[in-house]
Amino acid sequence: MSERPDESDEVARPYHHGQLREALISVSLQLAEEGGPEAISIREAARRAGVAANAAYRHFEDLNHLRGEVAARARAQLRDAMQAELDARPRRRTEAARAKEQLSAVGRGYIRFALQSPNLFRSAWMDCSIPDPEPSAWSLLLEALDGCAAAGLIPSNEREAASAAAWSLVHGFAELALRGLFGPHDEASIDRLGSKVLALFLTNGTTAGPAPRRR
Amino acid sequence: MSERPDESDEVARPYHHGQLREALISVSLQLAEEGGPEAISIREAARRAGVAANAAYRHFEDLNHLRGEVAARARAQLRDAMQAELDARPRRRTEAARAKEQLSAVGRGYIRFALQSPNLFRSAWMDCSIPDPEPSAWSLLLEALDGCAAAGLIPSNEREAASAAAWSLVHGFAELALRGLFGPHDEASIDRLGSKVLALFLTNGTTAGPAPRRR
DNA sequence: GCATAATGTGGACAGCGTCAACATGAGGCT
DNA sequence: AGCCTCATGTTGACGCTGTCCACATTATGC
Repeated sequence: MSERPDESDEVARPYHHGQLREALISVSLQLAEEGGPEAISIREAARRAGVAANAAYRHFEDLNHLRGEVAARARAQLRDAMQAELDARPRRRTEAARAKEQLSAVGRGYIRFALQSPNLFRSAWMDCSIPDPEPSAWSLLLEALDGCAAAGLIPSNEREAASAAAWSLVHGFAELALRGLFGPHDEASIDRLGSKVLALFLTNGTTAGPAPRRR
Repeated sequence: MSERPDESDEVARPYHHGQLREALISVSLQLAEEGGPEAISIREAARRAGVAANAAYRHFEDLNHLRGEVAARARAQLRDAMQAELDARPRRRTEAARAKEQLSAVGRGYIRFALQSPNLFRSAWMDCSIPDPEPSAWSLLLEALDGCAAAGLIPSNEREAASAAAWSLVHGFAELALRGLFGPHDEASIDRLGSKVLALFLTNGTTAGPAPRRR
């Protein structure tokens, strides 16, 4: 009873938030992390940003546009995960081995991000066409494929198909794995399966020669 | 004003619908076809079935269970599309060629269904674990892979990875193509790209020998 | 310093999923 | 037959959502 609203311990928030757009996006990103893409809600985001629901409409045309922005952020995180895997990859001696390692790292990053942050990964593919912050996630993939092409691992006339295939493979694997469609697997064995799938693509899909004899 | 409710041209619907569960599912399937998975709604389904919204709760625990049922139907249609492609495939002479053709037909069916019925395809993967009516969509894929393994196209110790890869590839391709992530392509050129991707997997991913020389 | 645009607030509306209470009628038991 | 019971359908309500409108407040350009 001693405190009047204006001098309570709450910092007196100014009428104008100042960073509302950013705040809404980052709070919505949290919502997505916690509950998946459907958990993003204008009202809840505004609530968490400490602002009336309708304030959001000064910054986003509607819910879908907010979602689109969140999706772009999620894709940026995906790219970062891929880049991290790239940075951590072992260095190879031959150009061909380097190219393979690069492609493999990109794929690993993609799959691991999906498995470690399923909600973010699913959020990354919501519609609403907002351009990715460069470098985009799959510019990394395209670079890796360029490397393979340069190393002669992919016939250049197959480049489009090969990149579509590579991307499809990792994306499909990620989707199916996180829906549990590969059966009851613990995290580690899914990761192993992912590596096997990648290896299969890398040894067979990118070499024209006979498969290396195993063991 | 001449017609009292009971004798209007409407057939006097009995109080009990009799087939409500079925009706709700098939109406919801229509909703999914028209507007995608999110368009499924208990209230709208009940409305179209000519029944009060809450009647649905006598047949489905909640919205997700209805969605799950719809997803199962959608997957059944996916399977039918794959089977149709299987039935229409050209017959080959050698076992190996037959196995390849089988796998290819399965993949074609998968991808074509996704492209021709995007809303249904997306609806097929809603959560809620309701078992597929047999034969399930990917039992067809597994059969095809068994064929390849039997023909010696896949080392048997790679079978799990190979099936995961095959499924991932077609699924990922379908998803990405559907979202337009392969760039601005008309339907025909996407179909061509899909065939190329499949061919790439079939020639490189399932044969240990050198790639066949082209033309 | 003031007009004006940008930004935030409050109230309202319709639609949604879901719950509880009640109505109807089909089927089994005597 | 008649009754009882239970499955099924209805009505009304609640709280949530996205979104529109009118209004309040503050920052900005002249």
